[in-house]
Amino acid sequence: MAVKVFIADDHYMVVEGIRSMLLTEMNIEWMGHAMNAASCLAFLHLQQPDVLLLDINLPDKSGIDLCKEIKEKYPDIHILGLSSFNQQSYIQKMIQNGASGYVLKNASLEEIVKAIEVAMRGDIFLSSEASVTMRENKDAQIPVITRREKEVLKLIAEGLTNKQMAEKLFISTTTVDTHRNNLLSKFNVKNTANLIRMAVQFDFI
Amino acid sequence: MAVKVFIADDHYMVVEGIRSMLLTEMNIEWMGHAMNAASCLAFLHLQQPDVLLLDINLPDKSGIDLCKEIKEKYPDIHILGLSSFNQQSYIQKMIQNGASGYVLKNASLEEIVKAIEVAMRGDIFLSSEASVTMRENKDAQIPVITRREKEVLKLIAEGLTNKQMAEKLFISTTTVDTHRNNLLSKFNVKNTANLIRMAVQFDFI
DNA sequence: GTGAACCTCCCCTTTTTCCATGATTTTGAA
DNA sequence: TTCAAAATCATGGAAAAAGGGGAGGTTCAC
Repeated sequence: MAVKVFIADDHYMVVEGIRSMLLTEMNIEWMGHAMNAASCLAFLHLQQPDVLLLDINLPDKSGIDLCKEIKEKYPDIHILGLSSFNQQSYIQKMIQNGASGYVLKNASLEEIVKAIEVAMRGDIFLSSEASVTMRENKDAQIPVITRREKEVLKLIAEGLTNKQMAEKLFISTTTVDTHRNNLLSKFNVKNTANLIRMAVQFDFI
Repeated sequence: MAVKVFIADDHYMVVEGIRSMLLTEMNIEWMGHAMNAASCLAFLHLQQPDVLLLDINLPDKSGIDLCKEIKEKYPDIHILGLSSFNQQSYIQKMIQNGASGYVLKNASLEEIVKAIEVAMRGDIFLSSEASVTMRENKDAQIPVITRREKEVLKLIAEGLTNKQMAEKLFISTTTVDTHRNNLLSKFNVKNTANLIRMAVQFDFI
């Protein structure tokens, strides 16, 4: 029985590349592709693949959120994250949301086939570079920040001062200052410059 | 006479995707691919394609710098930038460095073929989304910063204070302050947070 | 309903950044 | 060689952030 594979990625070349690579694999059945989250969901409503290759950067929805959504509706589908960004934050989030693994877009045919096999067995596959990233950065955890802190963080990135933020959020400047200091300690950084750089890296902005 | 095409991209899927797409085009001759700048240059030393599809994010060198280098050595090669980041800064830099155009990685077969044709005629091709980006952001120019300013910018992003930077660069803190203020005015921003965000966006960090 | 986490607020001090202005030396391209 | 840009340094003052401590009210899950 061939493994049914579907892919959701808005990069046509990536779709073509994977399709072209998987053509040679006899025990893999290519079901097609979707260029955005909406049409992916529409397809899944009609039929379900065994393995779904899911881009983390779809135009209409974050692949990370979509992953969670799909796993809730169709727990039997094995999802493999697909991305060119070798970033620990993404990897962790995808796995947390039920993905069976994570493949980088410079993966070879062997890696993809391996990932599909591993996912089908119910195990988790991380492409070599991705697993290196996870090991390297195991101490650089993604901070857990609150809703308010996230708001403040975004305003800081926009260049607002504590005073301006206070006016915008209808709170006192000292409160903003507290949130700000909490952000610094949660991100384990020394100043704003550092904070913003990390925030961008962790995709908070 | 078929157009000879070569590609430099470390994303195997992209390479496969484009190869697969161009297979159907009879007047295009696929010369092969390189996964990094070094092997790309080595190939060009032996033979030259008519059109070179060049990723802007090669592992060993920025495609933007590589573009300049290649155009100096082989002015007859038409270079098409290739990227998944629809960012004006990249587009402008590639064109400035002699590229004949810029294709996004979600381009269709038609777009790529068109880009190759336009490039062969000596004109410039921008994929539809890329040209929209250029028009939208025409007022958000990429600042031209000096070598020293770039150094300071990176150290700011790493969280160093003026004093620490001064020690590291063997200059006085007032000089660092001058560079810093120049950066702020060149980026047209009000504070560090803003600066870092823009710098990340413009790929200075 | 209890506790932990969150949000809110305040005070104080020190450090750092931001801003304006002006000047000398070095460097690199025309 | 010459001229502009870049890099260097300085003074002084205003504004903001960083760092520390303490504290009351709310919310939400167990």
